[in-house]
Amino acid sequence: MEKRRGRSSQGVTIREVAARAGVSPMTVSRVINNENNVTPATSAAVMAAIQELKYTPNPAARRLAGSETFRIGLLYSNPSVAFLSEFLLGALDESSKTGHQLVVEKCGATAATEKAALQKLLQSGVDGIVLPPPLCEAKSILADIAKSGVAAVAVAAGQPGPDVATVRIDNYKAAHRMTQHLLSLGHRAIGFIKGHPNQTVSDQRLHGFLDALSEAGLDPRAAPIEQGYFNYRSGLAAADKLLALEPRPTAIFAANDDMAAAVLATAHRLGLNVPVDLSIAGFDDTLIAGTIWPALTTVRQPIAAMGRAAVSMLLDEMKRRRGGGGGTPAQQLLRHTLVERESTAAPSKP
Amino acid sequence: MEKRRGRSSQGVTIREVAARAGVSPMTVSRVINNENNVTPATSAAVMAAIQELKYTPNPAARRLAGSETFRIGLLYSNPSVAFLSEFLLGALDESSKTGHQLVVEKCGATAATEKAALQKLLQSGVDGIVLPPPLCEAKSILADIAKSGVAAVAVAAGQPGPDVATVRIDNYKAAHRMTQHLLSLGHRAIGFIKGHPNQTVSDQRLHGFLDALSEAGLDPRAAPIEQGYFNYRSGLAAADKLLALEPRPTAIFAANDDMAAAVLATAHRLGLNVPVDLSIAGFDDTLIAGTIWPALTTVRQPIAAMGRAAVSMLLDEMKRRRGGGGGTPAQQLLRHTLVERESTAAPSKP
DNA sequence: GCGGCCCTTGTTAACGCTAACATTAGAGGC
DNA sequence: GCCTCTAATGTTAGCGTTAACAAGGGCCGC
Repeated sequence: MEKRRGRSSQGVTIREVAARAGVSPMTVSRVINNENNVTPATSAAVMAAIQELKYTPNPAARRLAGSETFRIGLLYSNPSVAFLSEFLLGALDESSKTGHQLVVEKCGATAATEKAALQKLLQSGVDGIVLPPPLCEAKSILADIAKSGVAAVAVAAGQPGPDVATVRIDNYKAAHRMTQHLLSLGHRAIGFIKGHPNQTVSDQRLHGFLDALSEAGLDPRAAPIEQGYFNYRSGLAAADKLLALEPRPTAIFAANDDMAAAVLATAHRLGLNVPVDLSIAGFDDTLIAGTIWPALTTVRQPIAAMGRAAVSMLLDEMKRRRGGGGGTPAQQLLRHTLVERESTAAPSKP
Repeated sequence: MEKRRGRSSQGVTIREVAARAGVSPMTVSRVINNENNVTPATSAAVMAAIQELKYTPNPAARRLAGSETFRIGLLYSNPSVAFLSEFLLGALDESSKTGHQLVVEKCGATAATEKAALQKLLQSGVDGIVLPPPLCEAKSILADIAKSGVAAVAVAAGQPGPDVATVRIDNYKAAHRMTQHLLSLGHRAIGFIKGHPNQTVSDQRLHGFLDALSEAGLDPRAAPIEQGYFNYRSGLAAADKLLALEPRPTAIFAANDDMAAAVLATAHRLGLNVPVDLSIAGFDDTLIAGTIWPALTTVRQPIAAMGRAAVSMLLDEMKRRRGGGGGTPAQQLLRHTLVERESTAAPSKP
């Protein structure tokens, strides 16, 4: 048995193919890569050799030798941990699959630390940056990125700037759909808790809600609406106000799950039976939605898919820029799902 | 600005790390691969350089250079999502840092789907498996793994088998400490909600609680204890029973956060003021603990660190086995913390 | 018929990492 | 005090591929 000179027992290499075809390895490489400066005759000979030896190029070596290895930065502050991990899963999967490097950087909540973390990332030589929420809406971050000239993709942002690619769901449509769901159950008095005013999605969700009401022939100006800030505590306050109204709404749609959970807690405190006396709908399908009881009807974003899409789009975007950069960054809209659980039902007294 | 000599704009390379740490690239390589012939001081310096530069080994280069790249499977059914996400973060971090591949597989709740998912993972050629709870206690899974001969590490399991490595905290001590905390606030009538009987940690937490009572001179047999199953709903039922007692406990310690959140909801429903009328303590410090209001006093496991440790131990274990396999799998105990938030205080009428 | 040009093919040097071997420094025996 | 032995670190070379440049050869125009 012939012992290999090298360390590893790889399969057929490009050199063996080259030897067999009577050309240089480089020519084989050109054939493999469909470059056009090869004589048909040479090409045929190489092809034959490849067939005979059952040669397959070693992907690791290709990646290493090729220049197209990008370095992708992912900067996050403090989104929901659940969101982040699922997102990361998708992003890592995609980047490892395509053989690119993903560098994850965490930053604090203040504008200064955000800026610092971004600079650190930029200095470490990333070619593109993925921005999950809420950073995707931070103006100063987006401005710094635009200035630096690296590619960026904003995830789950509402209204992206013109310089960045985006992956998101259609928040308007999702809220619209959820409202339709409540309407179809027979609810007419539906309260709404708005999201944080500094995030664009808040507006989109609100408008989806309002438009669905209009379309159903209801007056959106009559709908009880309270301001919330995407956290549990603001949900408690908003729920207190909404549930004190006369007549009391038969359903409440909160712009995210944390606030919906707060509505549920408040309803229980008031002795209301959910969903019999009150239906509650959330948005995001975070952990809490399935934990509490009754479990929340909510809207689910395909988070892992968004992570994959973000990386994939960023790669495209970086290639586009490297290639001269005609056109504009891509926008991608992923499909959301309405998750119907136990917190919604037909109103008891229609 | 210095222009790179090479063709591509790769990220940080092993050479840069080596330069920064003042050693040769080979030494860095040894550190990354956890080889044992490196001085702790050198290793620490290299680690620091890795951290600072955010270095991740290039997997393509590794494969090409002939090192073995392990494939690690992570099989999860449905632990708390929050636990999983943070755990995943740590596991991903560690595996990407050491340049190994992490394959995550989800399975359903039935024994059959668990078995199927495990088989799928094994067939995809993983060299080792990480088992977060509750799978780490599933006998049939552990048996199948033992039969297949791949390495495994059980996370947060109570009593591990002899064939698997484990990472966990001292549940007994943590529950003991939390009980002491409640006692020191002046509580004497403390209710307890047990965890799922099929998980060893439930017992450990219960005993920590009981022993702390005894040591304080209280009769543990007099303590009001209800069975729970680690989910919100079982917490609701248990809380109903505990809060109907006469005299009512002034504090309730639930064996996990989900059940503690249910106690909080029930207390609110009954018009009790938390923490004035009732103190509530949880366990795990999952996302829900900080989300609800008042936020829960609870025990925090260093979950991300456990993820990192699990992967790192698994790598050691796989090398150990490949190297002939003398000795036994490692056991690692990580440190927990008592997180004091707003749900506990001194009882109002002592 | 000869210089310039393009078109094809070859050569060289990486890409980032690690196996195998080489070297150094320190410990310990006699 | 010298020599061996071992543990820690460094050096060299090459994994399989391709970018960048070099070289050869045919064709054209004048």
